[in-house]
Amino acid sequence: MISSIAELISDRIGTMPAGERRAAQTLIANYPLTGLKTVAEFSIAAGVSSPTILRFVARLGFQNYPEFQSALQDELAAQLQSPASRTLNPASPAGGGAVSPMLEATLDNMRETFRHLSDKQLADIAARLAERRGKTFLIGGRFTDPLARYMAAHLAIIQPDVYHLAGQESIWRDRLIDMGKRDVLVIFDIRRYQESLIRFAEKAHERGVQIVLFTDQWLSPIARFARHVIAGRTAVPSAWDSSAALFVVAETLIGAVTRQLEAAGAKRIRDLESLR
Amino acid sequence: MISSIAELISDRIGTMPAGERRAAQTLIANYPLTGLKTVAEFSIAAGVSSPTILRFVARLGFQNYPEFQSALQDELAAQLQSPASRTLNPASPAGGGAVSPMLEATLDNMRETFRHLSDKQLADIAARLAERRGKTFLIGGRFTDPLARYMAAHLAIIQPDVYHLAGQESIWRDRLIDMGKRDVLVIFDIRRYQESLIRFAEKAHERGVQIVLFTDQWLSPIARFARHVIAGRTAVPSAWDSSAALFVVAETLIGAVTRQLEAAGAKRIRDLESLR
DNA sequence: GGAGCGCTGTATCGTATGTTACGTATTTTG
DNA sequence: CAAAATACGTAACATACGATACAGCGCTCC
Repeated sequence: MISSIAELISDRIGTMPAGERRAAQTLIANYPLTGLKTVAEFSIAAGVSSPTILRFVARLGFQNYPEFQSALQDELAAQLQSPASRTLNPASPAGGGAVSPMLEATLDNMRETFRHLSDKQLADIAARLAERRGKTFLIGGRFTDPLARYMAAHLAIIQPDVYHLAGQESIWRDRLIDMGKRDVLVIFDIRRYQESLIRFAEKAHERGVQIVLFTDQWLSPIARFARHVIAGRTAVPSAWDSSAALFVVAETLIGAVTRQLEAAGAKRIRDLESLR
Repeated sequence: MISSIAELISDRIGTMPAGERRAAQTLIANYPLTGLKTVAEFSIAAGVSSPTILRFVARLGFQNYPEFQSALQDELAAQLQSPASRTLNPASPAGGGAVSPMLEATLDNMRETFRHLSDKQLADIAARLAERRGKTFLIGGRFTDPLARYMAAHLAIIQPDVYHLAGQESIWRDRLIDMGKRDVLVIFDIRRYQESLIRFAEKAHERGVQIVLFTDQWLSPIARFARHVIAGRTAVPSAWDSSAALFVVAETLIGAVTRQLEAAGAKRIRDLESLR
């Protein structure tokens, strides 16, 4: 059974020609507001012509555009009057779709991850990353290296001397000679923990490098060498572990570091502002 | 300070004549829907004439009726996009650090992103990625390329011919000659949209490549060329946009593709199982 | 490679919509 | 109580909005 227009669209979007599909996508993207505007505005937003919009609503079963708008308004009225019913994706059939459980598990993971993570802990790590005594290196494992890249991409903008260690093991192993007590090494490592990373962490630790470890709740062996450990929940109903919680922690940290540097009035940040 | 139109009305309703006051009351009664209808409908609902409605909106300071409606729509857009403001969470320590708001916003972003995303849509994309007629290419922008890498790292394990396009523009631009109708190109692009990516997407589209686009709610121009568009929420209380919602969608897709291939009994998957 | 079909945009048309002018009703004030 | 001012609705108007016809184009299927 189809109750909302959004469902109706996603049900038939497959059978639509390209132009009408663009219309459908733009409408879904910020539903239902685009549909409440005029045909001309809708068509511009979707990058198609007016008749295409009209054919689109016709395909949905509406006699004319006003009727379509009325339906959207009625839906919106029902939604606004009972904000409690703003459940996520009522389209999902309780049994079939495996999306909701996945999302629910991910959200739970994040809440749980942050429940075990104090503000002070994050602030400390942020402070460590923000104080520019030495260099910052980032590295990750097979699946988590993208997280290291993501964090590096941001940090490298707001401060100098941020390096992502990429490529072959032999390459970043040689970078060890650049590292010392004043430096910070951010490592992402979840199961299955990688031998090469562990060895690398140990060597870095011996050189006095401060290690910040992102790992899962079972803690990578690297935790032995780490100054700070962030343990994220990774279990989801999937064949793969989820790094989403660690990703959010990383984003939070990026934000915290940025804020601390702003507060410190770093020149680089002010320069950055002017570029925005 | 007056922020919403509803406030504006209740502020001036005292100085209004009887007819306009009735208009104000009917609008407030089921705000803001009555204001989105036509003048005639509004007037009937309020039991007054059309000119009275127009005088009413004029008294609120609007030049004409469409301007008034635009203002209402903007307000509604802001309201729909940040359901966070609605759920005041007494559990979170109000005084504490800047962590909770960031997390709350991220969780909201995810819920909102998936609310606009049907199971069917995800299943369609997963099916497209799972059917092994052609090759799969992944690429991202400055900050989102790590997401492309993350997805590529997983997909490359469960199926052959998965390539992440990295490095200089000239390098992946030349890969276009390998792409054709049977291939899929997954692009991550959020504001500020990168010219190079747009050009690349256009070229790929011209070659008949099926494009799956991960973007933000304002839709990258690439949406024009995309077969499938995933619009994630990115707004968080930080100097940076958040890609966390897109990350979770990516993980969900990875899971869905894996499941489909398992269901299809792909040999590669069985081989993979034995390696675990 | 050619014929047919379907999709899309341009241009045009009729109409519903917002707007305005004006006359009547109602209230206010001296 | 009278006169003026204000408020309100009816009716006519112009704009812009949605609808439609038609032609060009690309795509698919013989």
